[in-house]
Amino acid sequence: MDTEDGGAKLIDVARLANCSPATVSRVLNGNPTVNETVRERVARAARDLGYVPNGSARALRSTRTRLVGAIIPTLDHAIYATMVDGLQARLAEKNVSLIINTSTYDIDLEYEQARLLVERGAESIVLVGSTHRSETLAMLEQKRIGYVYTYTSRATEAGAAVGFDNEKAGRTAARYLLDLGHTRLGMIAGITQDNDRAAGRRDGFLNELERSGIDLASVPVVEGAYRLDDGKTGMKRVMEDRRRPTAVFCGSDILAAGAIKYCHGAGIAVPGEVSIVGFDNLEIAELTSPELTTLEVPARDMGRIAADYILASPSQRLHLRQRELAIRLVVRESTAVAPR
Amino acid sequence: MDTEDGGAKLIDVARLANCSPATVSRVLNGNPTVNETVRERVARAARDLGYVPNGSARALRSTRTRLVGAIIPTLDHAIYATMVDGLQARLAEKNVSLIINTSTYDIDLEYEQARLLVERGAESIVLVGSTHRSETLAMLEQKRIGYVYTYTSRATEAGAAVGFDNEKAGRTAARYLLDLGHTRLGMIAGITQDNDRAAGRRDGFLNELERSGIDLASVPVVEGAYRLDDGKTGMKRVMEDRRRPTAVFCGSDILAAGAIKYCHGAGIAVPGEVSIVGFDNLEIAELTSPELTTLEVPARDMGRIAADYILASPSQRLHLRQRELAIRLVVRESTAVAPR
DNA sequence: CTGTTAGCGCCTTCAT
DNA sequence: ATGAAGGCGCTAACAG
Repeated sequence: MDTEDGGAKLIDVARLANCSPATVSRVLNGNPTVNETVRERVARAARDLGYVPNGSARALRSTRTRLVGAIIPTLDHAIYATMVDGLQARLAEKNVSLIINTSTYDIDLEYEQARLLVERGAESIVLVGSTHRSETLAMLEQKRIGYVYTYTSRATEAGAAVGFDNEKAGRTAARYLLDLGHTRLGMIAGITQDNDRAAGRRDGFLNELERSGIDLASVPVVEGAYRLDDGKTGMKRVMEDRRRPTAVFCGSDILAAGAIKYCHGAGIAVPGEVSIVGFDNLEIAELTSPELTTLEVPARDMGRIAADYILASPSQRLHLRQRELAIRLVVRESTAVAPR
Repeated sequence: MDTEDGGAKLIDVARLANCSPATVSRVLNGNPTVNETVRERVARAARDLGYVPNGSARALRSTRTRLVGAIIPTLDHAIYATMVDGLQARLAEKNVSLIINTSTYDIDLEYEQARLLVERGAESIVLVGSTHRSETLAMLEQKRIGYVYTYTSRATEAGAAVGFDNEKAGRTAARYLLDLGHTRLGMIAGITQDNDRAAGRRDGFLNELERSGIDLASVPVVEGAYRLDDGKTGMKRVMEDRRRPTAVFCGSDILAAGAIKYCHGAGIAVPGEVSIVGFDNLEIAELTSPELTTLEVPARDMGRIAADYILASPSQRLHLRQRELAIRLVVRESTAVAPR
């Protein structure tokens, strides 16, 4: 008969265990003030009934959802997937679930998704970068929902940030190439529109060049989406500049890999004729020929540390509000001293 | 004064719009039986108050959560990340949220996570492969939660499947290499423990060889995790076999990329001395030198189609229960006819 | 240590 | 076309 649709509920467990619903609730929530024998009876009853708590009811009553949201540009880029992997793993250890949304780099879509996450009861939200619609932040702040920026170290008044300084990273790349004696440089940046990270890297790179007395008007800079093809066509354009550069900084390893591929096809020696520096240190950096010199981004760590922030108590959070992680230059084979 | 903690609720909207909560609810849910002017008044009031519905209350009352869960081995492998990307994108179009959990290829952990998802009210669950604990499936079936297998085409009685036939894929790889005249073959498979996909590919490969009269005792088969390093060491072991193969099938592009790298280091020509076939057709397949011949897996499509199944009505679902997608051999440069 | 009571915020009959 | 009332399943006081 009573096959039931959803299954047993708390009160059924209480009946079977011969106690009050309150006691069952206490056992379920690990409240230690319950007699050992009762606790066991309840646990047994719950098991026998295949009882699974109703999270919605629980959330409604307790105003704790144990739900966290993340809005990232895409999962199709290893740099974000890895970050999310770290985030999820750490949250899961504490029985916190992660809802993921992809914004495809669109901050309007991001707003819609943030709204949905708020509606779902997300207690914290992980965002990428520091460029967001003001409505998004206003909503989160109004609802008292904590948020964490990643891939940037610039926190806001209300939010936290765990990441790195993209501007500094760009300068590091420039410094490295300058020190190799390069004076004709170029860059294939990511799309900088609404993307503070791509813009930061580019600006840092150019600023450092300028500080070294290089005329920026002579530095070809193109933008491309993070795809192999855009790396190829980007490199083509950069290399066709009337002052062909001897060193090119790419806003991501994918772009750099595409750039190298273009050089292969065009018969341009890397690093003989042109040095190439990537960004991210993905697995692919070891697959190109020559292997790629690149800047390593601590993707997984960012996810983990963002999780730590989220899981921390309000008082602990203060210490964790702004975490700048180190960027490391990984020198491989795609860079060399300037020719001649 | 009343800064409120969470913010306005439905009844506040009702008061401001001068109508009953029931009417507000109707407007929110797109019930068409509401007068146009009232509808607008309500919408306006909601906007002015920054009202966001409480999903938990809604779910509790309506028993519809619009939440879907996915349990995948890891997001650190593009093949899964891309699938999830497709899944999420499609679900989001219909305002369905996706909770992601990673099982690290551990079916016990997978069970725990499935439990958590059930608790959260997931209405459907996406799983990878067809190897799962019976308790996991029993729980889902008991709770009447639909589930979809991916990366396999073998559906169960109660669940659906969208994917491909791994055994057939393995046979395809074997057939291709045999047709090139290879008679000494080897394989670097993924870890087959609790992994029907890795096992299926291996079995299909070996079965086809055996059918062609090849003595399986002479076919070196090693297993490795999906990492570059395991590809390298795997290839080393395979190539040190007393009957060094002239063709090696790898259970993933990552393994194949590692295998190629090993060959570079060991001075073994690819495909001159040994042909290498990968699996997945990731972006990296175009980055190796030589570029990788591989089998293309429709990762994004699987995600999208799984979403379509989930979003479909029960009656539509019948038609979608079992979807076998095609696997395509992508021939590049890492394979050639058998030497001599 | 355990039970009783009273909602959390919303949707859904049932009236009107 | 709209309103009134009840309760979804659980937990947080408060008693006892």
